[in-house]
Amino acid sequence: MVQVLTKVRAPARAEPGKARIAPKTELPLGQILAGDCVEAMRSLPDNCVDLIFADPPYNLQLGGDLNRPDGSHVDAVTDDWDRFDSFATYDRFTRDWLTEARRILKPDGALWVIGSYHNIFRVGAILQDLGFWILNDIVWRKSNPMPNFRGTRFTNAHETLIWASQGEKAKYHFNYRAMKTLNDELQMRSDWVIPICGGQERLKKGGHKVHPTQKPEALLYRVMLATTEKGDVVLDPFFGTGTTGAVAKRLGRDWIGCERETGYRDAALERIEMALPLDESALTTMQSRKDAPRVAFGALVEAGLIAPGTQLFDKQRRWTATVRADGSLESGKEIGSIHGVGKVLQGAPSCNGWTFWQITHEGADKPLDALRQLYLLSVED
Amino acid sequence: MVQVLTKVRAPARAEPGKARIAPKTELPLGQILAGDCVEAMRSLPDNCVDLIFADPPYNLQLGGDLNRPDGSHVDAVTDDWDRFDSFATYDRFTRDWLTEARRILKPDGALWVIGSYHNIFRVGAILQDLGFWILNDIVWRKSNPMPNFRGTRFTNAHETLIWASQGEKAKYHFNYRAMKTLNDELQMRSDWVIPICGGQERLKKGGHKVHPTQKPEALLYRVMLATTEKGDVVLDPFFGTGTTGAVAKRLGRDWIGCERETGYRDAALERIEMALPLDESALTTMQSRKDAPRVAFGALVEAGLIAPGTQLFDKQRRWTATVRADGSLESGKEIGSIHGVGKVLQGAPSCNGWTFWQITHEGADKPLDALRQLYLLSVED
DNA sequence: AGCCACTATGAATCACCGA
DNA sequence: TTCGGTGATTCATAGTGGC
Repeated sequence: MVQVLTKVRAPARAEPGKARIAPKTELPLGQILAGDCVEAMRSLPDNCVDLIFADPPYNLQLGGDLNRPDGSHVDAVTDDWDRFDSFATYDRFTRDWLTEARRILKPDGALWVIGSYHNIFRVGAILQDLGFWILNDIVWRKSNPMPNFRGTRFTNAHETLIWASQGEKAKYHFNYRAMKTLNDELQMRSDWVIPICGGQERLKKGGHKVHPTQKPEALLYRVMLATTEKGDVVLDPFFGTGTTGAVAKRLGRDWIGCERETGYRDAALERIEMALPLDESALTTMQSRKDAPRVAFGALVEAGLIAPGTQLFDKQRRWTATVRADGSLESGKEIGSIHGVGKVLQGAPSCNGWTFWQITHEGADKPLDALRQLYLLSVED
Repeated sequence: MVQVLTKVRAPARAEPGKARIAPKTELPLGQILAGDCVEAMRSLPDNCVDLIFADPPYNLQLGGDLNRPDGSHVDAVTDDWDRFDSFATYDRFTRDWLTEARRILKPDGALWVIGSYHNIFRVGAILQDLGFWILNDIVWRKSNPMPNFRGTRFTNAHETLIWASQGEKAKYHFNYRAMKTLNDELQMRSDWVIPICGGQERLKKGGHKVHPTQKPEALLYRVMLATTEKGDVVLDPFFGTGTTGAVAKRLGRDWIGCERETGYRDAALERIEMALPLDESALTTMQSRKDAPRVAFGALVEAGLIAPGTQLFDKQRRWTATVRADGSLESGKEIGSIHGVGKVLQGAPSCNGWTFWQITHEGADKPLDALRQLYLLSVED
C-alpha cells in the first residue's frame, strides 16, 4: 500500500539560519561509499548535495526463461538485488532510501529517479507522499528497444524518469536556454529519444557485460546539463558501474556514489579514472537569450558524436572554433551557433554552419553535415 | 481421411462454473448512467464488461475546491498536513472506483487508465495493490503539445496510459496482428504519436470547447482495436463528452458510460448519434496465425502433398530427416513430430517444425509452412 | 577498402489446450 | 491441477568474417 507512516518535515526552502548547508570540504567527493545506500547516506550531513540521480532496482518479477524466435536465450535480470518478496517490501525499501535522500538534499536541490512500469508508480506515489514535488515526468524513448518476442504485448520501448524538487514552494535549477539550444531552438520536450547503452560505451569483462542495466551516458548528460551547474555535487545511491560519476566528471560536477557490490565499484572507479573532463570553455553553456544561437547540432554533442572541446575549422583553415557542452560554438570572442559564428567570422550575410565547419573524424576532415547524416541514421524512427 | 484439427473457437470469456458472466441483454448498452460513477457501476452485475477505459480527474488536490470525504471544505493547500490529506482523499476516490471497476470487469477483461504525472503514479500503485496486473504503460506522445510558456520546465508533451489485466495469471486479449499491421509491419511500440484533439473533432458550443480535456478519437481507436473484439462491451466511468462511446460505435463495440454532468451527457449523446459505424468488411482485422485452423502435418502426407520418404532439412543443412507414412519424422535415432525432432536435434527448449524444416518443392527450397498454406487453400471453401 | 552475410544481444513481469 | 504436446514469435545495432 502506498501510504505515509509518519508526517514529513516542511519542505524546506533554503531560509538563511534555518538550514545549515554543509561545505563541500566535509564531503567524500569523488568516492564510492561501500555498502547499503541508506547506511551510506546516513554518514552524510543534512543539506549537502545539489542533485540526486537514482536508478533503483525495478522489481521486475520475471517468470521463467524466455527465448527469441530463433531459439537463442534472453539474458534476463535475475540478480539478487532485484528480488523483493512483495510490493510492501519494495515500498519499505523505497521509502527508506527516499527519506534519507531527502535529508541530504539541499533545499533547492533536485531528485531524479528512473524506472519502468514495474516500479515507477510506487516510487512516484511514495516520493509525493514524502513531500517531493514532481516537476516533470520524462519519457526515455529507446530508439532500439528489445522486441516483444512472443507477440503478447506492445514492445516495451521506453522507461520513465521523474524530476522532483524538495517541495511545492522549493526553488530548483533549470537551464532552460541550454536545453533549448540542445534541441535546435525548440523547447526541450518531456520525451527524449536516446539509444540504449551498447557498443564501445558498454562496459564488458571477459566478453560479458559488467552490469545488466548500464544506462547511456547521453541520458545522464542531459539530466545534469538541465538541472545542475558546474561545481555542483551529484549523488547516486545506486551507483552501479558509475555512469553518473563518469558524466559528472566530464561535465565538471563533483560526485558521490553508493554501491554495495565490490565488482561494480571497481569497474566504476577504473571507468571514471579514464573519463576526460571537458575544458573550461566547452563547459560554458548558454545563459541568456542575448547569446542565443540557432543550432541544430546539440544532439550530436549529447550523443557523443562530437565531444565538447572539439576544434572545428573552415576548409581553408582560416578560422577555428571550439564546441561547447550545449552545442554552442566559441571562436575568439565570438560565441553562438555554428551558423552565427561562421557568419560573423566571414563577415557574410549568412552562413550554413553544417557545410562551412569541418571536423576531423576517423582520421579524415569532413563537413559537420557528414556527422549530421550519421546522427540522423542513428536516431531515425 | 483429411483431418483439420478443430478450429479455435472464440476464446471463452471465463472458466465455466467460476463466475457467472452476465448476458448482454441485462446491460444498459448504449446508455449513459447519470450520477457518480461508483454508484452507477454498483447497478451493474459482476463480470459483465470486457473493457474499461477510464480518464479520471486528476486536479482534485490543487488550486480550486477540495472537499473532504465528509463534505467539508479544505482550505487552500498550504501546509503539509493538508497536502497529505488531499493525496489521501484522491487515493480513496481512486480506490473506490477501481474496486467497483474490478468487480464488473470480466475475468479476462482489461482496464485502461489515462493520466498525467499529477495522478498516474497514485493510480498505478493503487491498481497494483488491488491486484490488477500491469501489461504495459503506454506513452501518448503529443505531436502538438502546449509549450511551457514560462520556460521553467520541460514541455509537458505526453500523457501516460496503463493497460492492466485482472491479475498475474489472468487471460487477456491482444490483437497483435492488427497492431503490427497498423504500424507498417513492425511491432507496435509502447509510445504512440497522436495529435491532441482539435479542429472538427473538438466539440464546441458557442465558440467554447464543451469539455476541457476531450481525448482524441485516434487514441481510443487504437486502444479498442488492440484489446477488444467486435461485439465486446466497453465501459467508461468518466464518460465526459463520449469519445469512448463514439469510437465504440464506429468499431462495432457496445458501450456504457457514467457521467455526472448533464451538459456532458447531452453533448455525448448528440455526438454518438451522429457517429457512423464502419461496415462489416472494414471492421475485419488481421487475424493472428493462432486463429487459423490447425493442420496436422500428417494431413499433408495423407493428402499427397508430401510423399512418405521425402527428405527434409534445416536452412543451414546441418540435419536431414525422412518423412514417414504416418506423418512422423525420422532423423538418425530420433523419431517424432516435426516439432519434437527439430527440438531434440537443436537441443532447443522448443521448435516450430513448420518454419524449421525445409522441403524441395517444384524445384525450390521452402519451409514446410509454405505447403501448409497450399493445403489450407485446397481445403477451403 | 568496401560490401554483404551472418551472428549476437538488450531492465522482459512474453502460450495454451487437453488429458 | 499438473504435465506434456503443439506451434507462434523479433527490431535495431554492433561485431565478425569472407570475398
